[in-house]
Amino acid sequence: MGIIRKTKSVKTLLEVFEQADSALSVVELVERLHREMNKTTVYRILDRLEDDGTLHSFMGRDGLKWYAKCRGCTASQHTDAHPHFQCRDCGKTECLTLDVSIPSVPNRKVDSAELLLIGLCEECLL
Amino acid sequence: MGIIRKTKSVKTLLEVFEQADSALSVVELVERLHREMNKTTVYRILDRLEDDGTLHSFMGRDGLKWYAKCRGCTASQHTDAHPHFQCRDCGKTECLTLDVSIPSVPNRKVDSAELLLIGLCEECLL
DNA sequence: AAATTAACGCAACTCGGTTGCATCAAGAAG
DNA sequence: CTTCTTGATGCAACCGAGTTGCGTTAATTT
Ligand SMILES: [Mn+2]
Ligand SMILES: [Mn+2]
Ligand SMILES: [Zn+2]
Ligand SMILES: [Zn+2]
Repeated sequence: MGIIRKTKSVKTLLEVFEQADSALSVVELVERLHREMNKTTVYRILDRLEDDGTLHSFMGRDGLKWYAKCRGCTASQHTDAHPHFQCRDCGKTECLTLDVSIPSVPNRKVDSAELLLIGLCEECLL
Repeated sequence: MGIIRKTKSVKTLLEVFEQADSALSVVELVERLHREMNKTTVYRILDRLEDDGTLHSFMGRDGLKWYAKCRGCTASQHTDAHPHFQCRDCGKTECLTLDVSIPSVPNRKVDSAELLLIGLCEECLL
């Protein structure tokens, strides 16, 4: 079930993602917003925003959950599949606009794919 | 640091992977072997076997850690990069022999990639 | 056989994430 | 604007995967 009431906390989180240029880990969000809302609230709102097709989530290499804005998804059409890039030095994690063809596997039905690229970001390369 | 002594526990784990046809989650290994060794020992041996290039690990969609045998890796050459398939119904997780080209990203250095395909396995399709 | 030390068992811990429940506040109804 | 309904929140307790410290055990060297 998605968002029904536009509470103060929901608005705050939407604004944070509006201004973010990269993906955000839940851990960072909880820390950054711990004066404005409870960590349980952060988890629950992210959950609902994902159901709505407003956000999408993925796992980083370390097992932490990350969220980022969807481009053109709805609750029924959650098809914004794209790779992500995680910097192994500073941790910065971004959505890539790269198109990746999802390979098919014999005798199996592939519904979705998660491609995480790991390396060094622009700044950490210098 | 890798394996130095071939203890009973190390031999047991190597045998389990020798006979496995799919990847194994740490959680399952700990449960399956809890009469033969402590969970800490399972974690530590898997760690060392990965350092050796005997095993490789990856994260499932749920954030659990999975291990599987490497084919032709060593401690210095850990280059067995391949996609994995996880069944969203039964959880079975396998290494795929599919070749996947790792895309390059402008202004970034990509070291490695993790591609996890999610769908229905052979048995769960029926 | 004795010495060395890598590896193990155990208990306590860390931390990301969840749950139950009482309370609050968004928004519909009047 | 006030009242009512109930979705959303705060809080505390909990869960579970993974880690750490340390005393003991056993694989390997001498
Ligand atoms: Mn993304
Ligand atoms: Mn594999
Ligand atoms: Zn970086
Ligand atoms: Zn299956």
